Amino acid sequence: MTPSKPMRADARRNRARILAAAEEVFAERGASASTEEVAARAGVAIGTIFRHFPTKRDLLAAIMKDLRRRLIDKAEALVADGDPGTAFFDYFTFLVGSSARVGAVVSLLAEEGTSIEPGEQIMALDHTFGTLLDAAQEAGTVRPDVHLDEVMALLAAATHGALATAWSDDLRHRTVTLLLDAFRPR
Amino acid sequence: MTPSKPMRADARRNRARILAAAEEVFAERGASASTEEVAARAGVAIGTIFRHFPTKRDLLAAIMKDLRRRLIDKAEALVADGDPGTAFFDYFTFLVGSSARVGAVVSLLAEEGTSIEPGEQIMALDHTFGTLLDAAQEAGTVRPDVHLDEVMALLAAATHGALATAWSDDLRHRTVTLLLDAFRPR
Amino acid sequence: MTPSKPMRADARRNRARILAAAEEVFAERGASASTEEVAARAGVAIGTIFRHFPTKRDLLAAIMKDLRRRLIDKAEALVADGDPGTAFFDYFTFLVGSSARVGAVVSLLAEEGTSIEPGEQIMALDHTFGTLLDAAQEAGTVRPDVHLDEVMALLAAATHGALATAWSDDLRHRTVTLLLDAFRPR
Amino acid sequence: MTPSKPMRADARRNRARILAAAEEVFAERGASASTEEVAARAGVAIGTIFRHFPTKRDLLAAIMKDLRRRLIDKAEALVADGDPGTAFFDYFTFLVGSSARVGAVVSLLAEEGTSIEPGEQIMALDHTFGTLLDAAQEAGTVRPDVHLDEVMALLAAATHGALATAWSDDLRHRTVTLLLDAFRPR
DNA sequence: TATGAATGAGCCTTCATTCAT
DNA sequence: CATGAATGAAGGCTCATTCAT
Repeated sequence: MTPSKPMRADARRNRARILAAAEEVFAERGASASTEEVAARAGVAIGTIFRHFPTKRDLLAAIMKDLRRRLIDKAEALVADGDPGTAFFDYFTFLVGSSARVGAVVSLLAEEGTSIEPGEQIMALDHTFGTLLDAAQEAGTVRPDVHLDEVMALLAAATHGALATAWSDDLRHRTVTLLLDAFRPR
Repeated sequence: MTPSKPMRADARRNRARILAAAEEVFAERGASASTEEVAARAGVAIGTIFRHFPTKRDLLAAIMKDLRRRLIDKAEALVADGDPGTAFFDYFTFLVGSSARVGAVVSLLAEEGTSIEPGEQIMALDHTFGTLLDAAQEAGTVRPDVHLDEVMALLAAATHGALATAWSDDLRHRTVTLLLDAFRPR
Repeated sequence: MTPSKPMRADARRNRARILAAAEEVFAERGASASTEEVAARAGVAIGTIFRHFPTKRDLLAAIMKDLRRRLIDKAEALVADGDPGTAFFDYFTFLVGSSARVGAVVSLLAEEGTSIEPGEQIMALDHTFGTLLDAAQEAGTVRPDVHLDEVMALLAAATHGALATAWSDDLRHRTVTLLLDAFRPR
Repeated sequence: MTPSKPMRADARRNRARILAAAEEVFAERGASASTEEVAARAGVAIGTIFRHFPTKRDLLAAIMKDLRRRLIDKAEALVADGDPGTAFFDYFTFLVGSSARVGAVVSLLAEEGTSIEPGEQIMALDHTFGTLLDAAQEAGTVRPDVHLDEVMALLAAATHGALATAWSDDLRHRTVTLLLDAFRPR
């Protein structure tokens, strides 16, 4: 199951450029942006995109995978060197702040009957988040009766909300702060 | 300011059928569903849709207006005969429960550079919600430091979230209950 | 073969209004103007137009017939009380000046494979014009070797040209004056 | 200012086929002929036409440009090796003879509020024609009081007329001969 | 492999014409 | 007869996807 060929250097470079361009374009223009525009931004021909990603959906999925990777990396960093009592809150806040990127991609996939569950990329953070939640509950900064699925649900909500209604930095800060109070012990 | 001509009975009937069909179709398939599909579901020819709504956008906007009307009616009912201390919470819960409808429409309009602000139909509830919030704060069931814009932001968030990630009834109930705790005095 | 019914007064009135509106609309907007617009201008419903003229082509044809009638009337007036030596020139000049109306209608019919020969309405003036030409040649103001078909051809040409290229009054005057020199004895 | 990429052989071939097909189709059916029909005649898919000419208008404009080029080439040939005294008359005659092509295209563009002036492609011949006119007036074969704008106006007229009313070869010959007399010194 | 031209299904919209009111 | 809503066949154009170069 190892890849048959190690992929030529220029091919790998193209793949990366396409992914970067696609993330930008879709974040700016929404999922309905044309593949041609992605090609232009990436500086490759359209055929090259379809060689790497046989379908537009595949391209979208790849973006999400990429994004997820980065978000999880960030979480791991927080787990590694943060205070267990606040890492949970910090990560939640960080994610909502990243929503411009996250959300755009999410909503793309939400369009049309997509098999990739909208929000999946966030859901895949479950495990990561579970760790942070456990630690925070242990530290007593989060109510013990809060379940992970509720946390994820509120995360998805805040993420979508922030994107769709374009919260200002100030509003986002106040709203998330308020929302996080729901998790705090009373 | 009353319309000069009262609209023929069959026309009014068709308009309603189209609106209903469109709400369904767009909720199921997203805003990119074709007008043709709406026509099929409504049992009319495509031309009939364009006679009533000259543009796809117009159709979408009409759905939103309709929806808003219904949501506001509900709020007014709550205001009229509900307990001021709980009406706020009830309405919030009710709205999130309606999100399948609400959210679908919202996200449609969010696509493409639409002049109808995404979430606008919810935002238009501001006034209605402001009344409920004031009453609840007066009654002491909502923290006095909560602002209306934060409430609306969280409403939009929960609405979008519930839609995009297809919360189960149970999850929605638990999540909203938790979220509403953020509003309660500590 | 007399019409079975004498047509109600209001029906006749409507027919006239439609004809007038159609002439205006088509002159302004070209033949591709919609029947609906004609209806609006005439202040009737679209069904009424199709009752009087079962086809758009029929409406167009009716306009032409109307126009032809008026143009011929004018010629007859010139024949009756004009100088035989100049009536020919006057009429030619008059017709080109009317081209905004004439031409618009002509070009409508020219579009699509129309069975009504483009220019037909002008061609129908043949007889009328023949009379004027004969008189002028008799009077010695027009070369004897000029044939009627050439006159009609140049008339159609000037008419179309004036319309299609929107000659200014000044240019039209100079051009027609020059053109008419072709007819004069050398 | 040379195009950065020389255009692939097959693309150039298709472009030419489309142009040829379009000229035919529009000449036969008028400007309202469908792009699909052009595609069929050219033996390409509809998308190919829109790749080369993003808009129907663009296609029309391209035809005109093409045509103009050919007409001007012809003029230059006449200027180069013709008698200055007759080149003017020859060219005028030639153009009217080409009117089936010329005129069809002209009238297409005349439809709808087009920014490409109807007759523009002929008007663009101004300069070319100006040279011929000057030479002829110098040679004494054309009246000195004739202005270029009048010449162009009559050219447009004859062109349109010949097209719209389908002059026979004989009629065209006699009519143009007669018309050209208007330019001759008396 | 990359390129970019070609394909063609599908979308929104218009409009002549029909028909229930 | 008049009205105006409904119909549905086109038409222009877009864009994911394929394939010759």
